[in-house]
This record gives sequence, C-alpha cells and structure tokens, in this order.
Amino acid sequence: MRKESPRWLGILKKMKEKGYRLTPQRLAVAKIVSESQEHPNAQRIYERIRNDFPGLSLATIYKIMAVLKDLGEVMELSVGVGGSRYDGARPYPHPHLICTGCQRIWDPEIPMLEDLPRKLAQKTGFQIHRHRLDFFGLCPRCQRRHSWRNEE
Amino acid sequence: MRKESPRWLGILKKMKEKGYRLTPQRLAVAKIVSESQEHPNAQRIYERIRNDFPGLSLATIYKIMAVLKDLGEVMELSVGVGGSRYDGARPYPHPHLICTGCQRIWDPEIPMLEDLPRKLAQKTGFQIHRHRLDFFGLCPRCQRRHSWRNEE
DNA sequence: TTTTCTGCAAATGCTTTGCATGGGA
DNA sequence: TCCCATGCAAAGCATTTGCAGAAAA
Repeated sequence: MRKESPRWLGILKKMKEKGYRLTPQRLAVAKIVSESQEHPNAQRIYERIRNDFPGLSLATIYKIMAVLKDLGEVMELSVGVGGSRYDGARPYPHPHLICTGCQRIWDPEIPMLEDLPRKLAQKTGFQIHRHRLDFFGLCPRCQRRHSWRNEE
Repeated sequence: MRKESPRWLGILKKMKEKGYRLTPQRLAVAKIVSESQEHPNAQRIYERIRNDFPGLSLATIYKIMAVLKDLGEVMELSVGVGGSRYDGARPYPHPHLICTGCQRIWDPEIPMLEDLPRKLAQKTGFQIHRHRLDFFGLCPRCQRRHSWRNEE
C-alpha cells in the first residue's frame, strides 16, 4: 500500500501544462487549499500563509484562486456570510452541511444523487455544468450553545 | 372552482400580526415579489416599482425584503452574479435551474427529495433549517447562442 | 529578454447603516 | 401623539482592476 503523492504536485503539473508560471506564491496557496479540510475563505488562506510567507497580498490570493478554479482544482462555495469559501480537497460537486452558528462546513455522505443532473438535463433540455446541494442548520455543538442564548 | 385570493393579502395580514406597519411601499413590493415568476433581484424590483411609484429608494427595497424574509414570504437565492435574487412565488426550499448565460431561473419539478433533510439530520445530529439544490448550466436558447460564440 | 505575476492602492458592486423627516396607528 | 418607516448619503465588505516593478521562463 503506497503513500499517494501529494495533490499539489499534480496541480503544479497542470499549471505548467496550461502555460501558467510556477511561483512560490502559487505553490504555497495550492498546498494550503488542497490539504485543508476546513473550507477556508480568502482571508483565512491569507492568514495561514502569512505565517511563513509575509508579503503576500490578499489581491494575489484572489488571483491565484482564479487560476486554481480554472484548473478545476478548487471549488468555490458561497455560504452567505464571510465571503466565498473554497474547497480544494474535493473540488467536485458534493453536498455540504453548513452550520449557521459557527460557520463550519461538513461533507456528509449522501449516495443516490449521482445521476440527478443527467436526468434533469434530459428532461429540461438544459446543459448542466455543475450543481450544489447545501443544508443549513446548527451542528450539535451549536445546538447546545444556542439553547440558552437566543440567536439563530 | 373559486379564484384564490391574492397572496399579498395574506402577506398584509401577517404584517399586521407581527406588528409591522402597512405602508404603500410595502404593499407595492409585496405585490410584485409575490406575483413575479422571474426571481428578481433588488435592482429589478426597484425598476418595476418605479413605473408607478417614483421616489421609492433602493435602500428601502432592501429593508422591505428583510421584513418579507422575516415573515417567511420570500426566499433569497444567491446565483453568484448580479446580487441576490428573490423568490416570493415559492418561498420554501425547492430546486432551481440557473442559466449562466442569461441568468434566468427555472423551477423544475423533482420529486423524491422531500425527506432527505430529515434523514440527514438523523444521521448527523444536525438541526437542519433549510437547504438549497441548484443546477447551473445553459438553457436551450443560450446553448444555441453560445455555439458560435466562445464564452461560458 | 520577454512576458507574466505580484503587490499596492484605488475602484467596484451589492448591501447596510445613520439620521433627519414623514407618515401610519 | 408616538414611534416606526422612508429616503438620502455615507459607510461597509468582499472582490476586482490598473499599473509599476519584480521575477519566471
């Protein structure tokens, strides 16, 4: 059983193939988003990179995210507050479970939805490129916190 | 077979019950969003109301939408461009088919998804309040337009 | 050497807020 | 009359853009 090679290696390869230049900034961002399980937003990526990479600007993060989206290596999710979140660990459509208390995001396993886009395309004549299925609510922890407070 | 009473009548009733005041502006917005099938954004509502209601400001539209959301009489959808869109005709979770060419939105019929939120809540311990299921792609018309252009 | 990328600051687009005035109840 | 709602302008926030200098290839 061999250790899989890290995802960001494949990302670098794709970058070269598509004619993008390899820069330390892109390498650093690719590493972080491909390995993170926390669905970070731009600001969060910025903070995590600052540690060992001062002098990288937020505008550059956005530019790099555009490249990674173009490569199909990250997916952008909008949760309504705090800006777009990025999923670089699973950059393909899949359901999300979003806590409106702590803004954390989970990836639940839901089978049976695989051929829904295809069936819908057939029925409507649409050409479907992507979809999203998101559930909003309170995670178990926030249910406890909120039971004696009074917000949503 | 009787004609159903217009939705906005029920909205007015709810407003009174919740202690909101009845103003001409609120009445006009409630009418438009409850009868529109086009999932308008704030700007669009603003334009449609201007016709016979000049002097209503965009800021007020937003304030009124907050009231209607609080009443559960509109649902806000985010499609990524052009700001939030509002569904006042079917203000409950249901799938959307969103054309990334013309930004129009359809409401396809998809059965069988009803108890998915409940099952997921059971499995994960989440308290699920709402969900969204959106499909992005090109409508038949935009497929034709785009076949000789070169955008997405 | 050429061309792309970065980093800063300014601009953008949507939405919200503060506050004085107007208008429901 | 008493507050709440409106309308304007300004502020807010996430994201994008323009451009000069830095750095890949």
